[in-house]
Amino acid sequence: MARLREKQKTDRHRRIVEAANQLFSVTDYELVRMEDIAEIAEVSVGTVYNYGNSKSELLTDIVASTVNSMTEVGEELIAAPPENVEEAINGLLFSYLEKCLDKLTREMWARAMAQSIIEPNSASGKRYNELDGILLDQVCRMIERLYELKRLREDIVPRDVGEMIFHNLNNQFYDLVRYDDITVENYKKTLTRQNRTLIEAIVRRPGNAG
Amino acid sequence: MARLREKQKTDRHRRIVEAANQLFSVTDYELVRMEDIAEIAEVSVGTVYNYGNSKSELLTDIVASTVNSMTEVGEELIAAPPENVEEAINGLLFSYLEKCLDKLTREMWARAMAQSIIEPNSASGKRYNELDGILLDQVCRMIERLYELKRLREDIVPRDVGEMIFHNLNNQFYDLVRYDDITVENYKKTLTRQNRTLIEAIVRRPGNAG
DNA sequence: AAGTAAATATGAGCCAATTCAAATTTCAAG
DNA sequence: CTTGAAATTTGAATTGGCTCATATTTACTT
Repeated sequence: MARLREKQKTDRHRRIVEAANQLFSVTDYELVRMEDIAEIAEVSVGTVYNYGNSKSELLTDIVASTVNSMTEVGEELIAAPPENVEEAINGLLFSYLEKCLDKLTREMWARAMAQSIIEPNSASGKRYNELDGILLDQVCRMIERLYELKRLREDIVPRDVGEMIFHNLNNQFYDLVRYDDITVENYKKTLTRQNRTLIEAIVRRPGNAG
Repeated sequence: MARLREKQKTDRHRRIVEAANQLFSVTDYELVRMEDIAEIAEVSVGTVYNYGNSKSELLTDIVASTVNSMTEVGEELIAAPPENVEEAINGLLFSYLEKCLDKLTREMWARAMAQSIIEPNSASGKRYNELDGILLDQVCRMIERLYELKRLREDIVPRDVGEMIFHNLNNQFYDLVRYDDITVENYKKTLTRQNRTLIEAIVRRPGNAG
C-alpha cells in the first residue's frame, strides 16, 4: 500500500489547520505561537512550516477556505430574484454578512485582509483575491440578471453598477471587521442607505429615461 | 535657556523619521531593520522606540503626514467645479491619484493600509483613518456642492452618492498599491468607467425625474 | 560650582517567527 | 527481511522586533 505516507500527510495537515483554527478563534493572533499550534497538532514546529508557509498564510488559508460557503445562498437568489430590485440586491449582500462571522472572528478577517494587501502574490494572497473576485462576480451577475429581466434602465452598464456596489460593500466590510462595536445589523442599515440612491436611479420606471 | 533638551528632541525625532523614510523609500519594508534606522539617525535602537512605538507605526506616521497635502487641489475644485459633472467628480478623484505616488512607494501605502486594518485603535491607525475620513468628506462635499448648484437630480441623497463613489475609489486604490503593473493612467480609466453609469443616473436632465 | 531630580538615551537580553542540516520514517526493489 | 534512496520530520540555531534596567544628560537650586 502506497498510502501510509499519504494518509499521515493528510492527517497531519488536518491536525495543523484545526489546531491553528482553534487557537486563532479564541486568542489574539499575536498571542498564538507557532509552537502552540505545533503542540496541539502533535507535530514539531518545522512540520507546521512544511504545510503552511508562515503564520499569516496559515491564517489566510483558513479564512479563504471558509469564504467558499458564502456564495451558496447567493446562487439561489440570482436564480429567482425577489420582485423588488432593492430587496434582490441587498438580499444578496446580506447573505454574505449573515455568514461571515459564523466561523471566523473579526480579527481573523482583518488579518487575512491585511495579508492580502501586503502579499497579494503569495499563495494565500492570490487565493483570497480570487475569492474576492468570485463574490464580485456574483454581485455583478445579480445586476446583470435584473437587467435582463428588464427591471433596470436600459442605458446603464450592469457590470459597472455591480463593481460599484461590491466595492462599497467591501469597503464597509473593512469597518465591520475593524470595529467590535459595529453590529451586523447596523452594517446592514448603512449599506441599505448607501445603496438606495444608486438603486433608485437605475431602476426602470415610468418617469425615467430607460 | 530651557531649550537645549527640547531642541535635541525635535532634532532627533526629525532624524529618525527622515532615516526611516529614506530606507522605506528604497528598500522592502521587511528588509529595513530598526537597527539600520537607528544607525542612520545616529541614535540607539531604544531611542527609535522612544519616538515611534513600533516599526509599522513609524511607517504609518510617515504615510499619514503625507496625506495632508493631497486635499489642497480638491478644495479649489470644490470652490469652482467644472461645468461638466463627470469632470468635476473625476477631477477631484484624479487629483488624489496624481499625488499619491509622488512621495510614497506602493509598498509604503500598502503597509500603512494593512496596519490601519490590523490596529485601527493605535495612534497611527486612528490618524490614518482620520485622514481617510477627510478625503471621504471632501468627496461628499463635492457632490453636495453640485447638488446645491442644481446639477444633480433632486431626489438623490448627496452624502450617500459621495460615500459610494469614495468607497469605490478606495477599493480600487487597494489594487493600485498592490500591483506594480497597474499604472495610474489605467486606474483613471477604470474609475471613469465605473463612475459613468452612476453619474449619468444622478445628473439632472430633461428626461429624468429630478 | 556642586548637588539633585527629572528626563532621556542606551544596548544587552528576551521572545517568537522562521530556517535548515541532520535524524527519522516510508517504501519498494532485491 | 534487508537495504538505500527519497520523502518527511525534527528542533537547535538564526534573526530581528521590542523591552527595560541602567547610564547619561539636562535643568534647576542653593
